[in-house]
Amino acid sequence: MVDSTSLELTSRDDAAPLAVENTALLAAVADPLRYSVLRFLDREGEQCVCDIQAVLPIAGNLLSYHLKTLRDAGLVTSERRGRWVHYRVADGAAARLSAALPFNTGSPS
Amino acid sequence: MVDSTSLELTSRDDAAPLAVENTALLAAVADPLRYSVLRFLDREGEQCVCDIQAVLPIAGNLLSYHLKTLRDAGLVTSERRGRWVHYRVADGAAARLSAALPFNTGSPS
DNA sequence: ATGTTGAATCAACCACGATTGAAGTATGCA
DNA sequence: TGCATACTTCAATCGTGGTTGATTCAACAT
Repeated sequence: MVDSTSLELTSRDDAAPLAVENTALLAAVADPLRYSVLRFLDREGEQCVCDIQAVLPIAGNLLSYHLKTLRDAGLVTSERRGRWVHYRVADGAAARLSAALPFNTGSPS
Repeated sequence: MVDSTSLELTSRDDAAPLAVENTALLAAVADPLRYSVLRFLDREGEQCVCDIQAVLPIAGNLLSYHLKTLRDAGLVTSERRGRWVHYRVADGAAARLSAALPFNTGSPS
């Protein structure tokens, strides 16, 4: 891997967050499993792990691993409620994601 | 890797392209090097490989490799002009990218 | 206490992508 | 023709992320 700190081509893009930060966020989404989980949570709203697991045919530990990845990326939040842990899409996740794209598709709204 | 074809959780999202296709596109961008190249091409317009290389401190063959993955993803196009090969952001790349996100940040425009 | 279920963690394994060095192609110039 | 530049491709290495199986933890029930 190339030295990540030297990847900001020119210095002119002041406000733009570092490429590494944006790519880290994008990498969290660039996995079919995590992508499906995000879409599921976005569509159905808050869900416990067991509900996700019921619809996603993978081992529990694997799902837990990917949920942690999404948590670490700040794309989902979790909350324990009794025996179950509920996950939901984090506030502003959509905005953060589209802001992380290398270029924007015209102004939103 | 889990069977990719079975990852479309429910059947209800008819129009939505497969998760694997979207994640493949996102994965092409989720690399600091390719991300920087895309931003550079977007900012400066069409550039030959040597110009990119002048600003990105990596080996030529490595840059060529990453440019190929961007080409394969359809995010850039290349054209040989004399001794030089020029790259530019492909038409509709921004739209395709933002459409590949797991959810949208409100309606664009 | 013991057991059971829901979920996270740990220690491996392995495949794939990023990186490297060398060779190969194409264009232009002497 | 021969050499140099611009770029690509090939083969091989290396590191990392995804996967797996087993263990651990937390909440509840009996």
